[in-house]
Amino acid sequence: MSPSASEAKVERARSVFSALGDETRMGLVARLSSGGPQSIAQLTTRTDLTRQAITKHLDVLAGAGLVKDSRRGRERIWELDPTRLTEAGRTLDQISRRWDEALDRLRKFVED
Amino acid sequence: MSPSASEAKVERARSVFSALGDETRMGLVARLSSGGPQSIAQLTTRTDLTRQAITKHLDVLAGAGLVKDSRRGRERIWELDPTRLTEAGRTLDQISRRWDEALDRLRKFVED
DNA sequence: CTTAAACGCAACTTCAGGGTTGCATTTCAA
DNA sequence: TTGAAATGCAACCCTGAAGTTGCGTTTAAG
Repeated sequence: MSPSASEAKVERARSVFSALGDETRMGLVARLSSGGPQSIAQLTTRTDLTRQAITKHLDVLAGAGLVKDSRRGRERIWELDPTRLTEAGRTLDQISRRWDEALDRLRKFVED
Repeated sequence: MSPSASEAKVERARSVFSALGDETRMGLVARLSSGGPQSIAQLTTRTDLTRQAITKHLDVLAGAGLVKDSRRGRERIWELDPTRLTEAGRTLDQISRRWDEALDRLRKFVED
């Protein structure tokens, strides 16, 4: 893989992490994950936040490619799109693997 | 696993995501991942930021359990600790898996 | 012993993110 | 047809994160 493609993947992962770093958004993802597609009004219940606040958070999640919306009458239905989620998880794996290799190189260097 | 333990794991993951959501910190992790343990002064080079700014970012990463430090003379050496990294990756997997199950339940429900 | 490197601490500034309020628009339902 | 539900849009507020500057402390090096 070319360096730029790898960096693009890291950048996408970073955008995912930035989106998931907020407690409210993490809760929304968890809710959509276990509860299935839901409208904004539904996602606002059992929350001490305003509908507009929830809308903003959903927009952020959409910007990171974590959720997608569709219209159903006057409602706007949001659902999870796990593609970026799994990709970000793999990126984490790659980073820790690269770290293990760096450790190996370090040990070899110290032994010399 | 008890619900509270699961929620604690999600909360730890969220703290990791919050730390990795920043571009500078993501760069620091990448640098430590491929370059091995380094001092603050080293990590500041090739950056348009101040040493104090880098120090703050490293403290945030340490707060999420992603890095650990040790002293070597007048230097402070930082290195990656991939434990939380892999744990957060597994949490992402679990969320997307839970989403797949929710989709299955939804299909069954629609078919009825 | 003296100088400079590497770092710690604290005060200060700036600005974007998270949140609200107010109002307009679309659509369902009786 | 008319009221209420669900949402969109925009202006506004406010706190904390990110960054800097200034100065003091420790330690290596000559």
